[in-house]
Amino acid sequence: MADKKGKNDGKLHPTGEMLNAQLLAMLKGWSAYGYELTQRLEEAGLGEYNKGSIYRALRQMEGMGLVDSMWDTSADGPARRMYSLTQAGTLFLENWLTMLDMHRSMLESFVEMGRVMSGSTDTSGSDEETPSDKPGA
Amino acid sequence: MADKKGKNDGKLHPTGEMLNAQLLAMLKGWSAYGYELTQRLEEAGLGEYNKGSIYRALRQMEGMGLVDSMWDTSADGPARRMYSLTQAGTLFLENWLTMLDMHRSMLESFVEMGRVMSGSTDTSGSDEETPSDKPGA
DNA sequence: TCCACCTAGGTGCAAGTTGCATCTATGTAC
DNA sequence: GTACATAGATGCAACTTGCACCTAGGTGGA
Repeated sequence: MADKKGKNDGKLHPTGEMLNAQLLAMLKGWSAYGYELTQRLEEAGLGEYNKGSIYRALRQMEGMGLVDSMWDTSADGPARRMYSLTQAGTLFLENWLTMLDMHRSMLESFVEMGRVMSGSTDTSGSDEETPSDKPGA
Repeated sequence: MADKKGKNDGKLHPTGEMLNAQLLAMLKGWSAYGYELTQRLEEAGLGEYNKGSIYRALRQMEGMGLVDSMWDTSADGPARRMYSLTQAGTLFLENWLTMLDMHRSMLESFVEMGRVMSGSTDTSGSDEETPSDKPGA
């Protein structure tokens, strides 16, 4: 029984919201267009994102008000849809970073302490269950 | 214009792999069963995960070899499926933490770059037109 | 006895998301 | 006019998720 139909090949790939965060971060201070962002992600070693997802993420974030866009026809070649960060987008990014930190420290506290009793020390009389705990695996 | 067709209500919710990481972290050092994990997540302020997703995540991670399970009938009430971390699961957790760090520092470096170029005055005037085009690349 | 309720795990479905391939269109080089 | 690079977008199949609902063991009360 190794794997029946795991979605996962063992590789860790970032999730959709991570892509959103990356894109927003790349738009911090500059505007840029999708194709460019695609390439920069690849340069940054984040080639695991594919074009389709990136374009869709941008359009979706525009729908959410996190970025603005307008057509740029000033350059040669096909028109470019230039994106720029909105205030909502900036806020989103900040919240994302905060959330990442919380996630991380939560993981660390679980890992380090093994078990976390989040504030509420209400274990009281109902003892610890002490299921078949198996420390050390 | 909060959202027109956005999948998002403005709330940031963790993604599937974050749930996996949380579960693995909670299994570090002890075994536990799904119902228990559900409750502990809620206690830890992570009530955004739902029961169905948690049970499915556990089964899926079992398929991936990240956790082991066995039925525990020693307690009163319905049998419990006890999960414990495998070595692969431990490794996965470590990789996840590494990846989180990379993601975070990547975001910060992009944000930092943007701040440097835009002078950090966030005035966000209607015009102001986002500065330039290409950073280093 | 029957019923309500709690624990514990699980499933079906609709909706959403993603990767992949493919498509449009513009401009340049030959 | 053909090939190629840039630029953006979409159709489809596969997968994931939230929600509601279901099974099932056990306890306690009317």
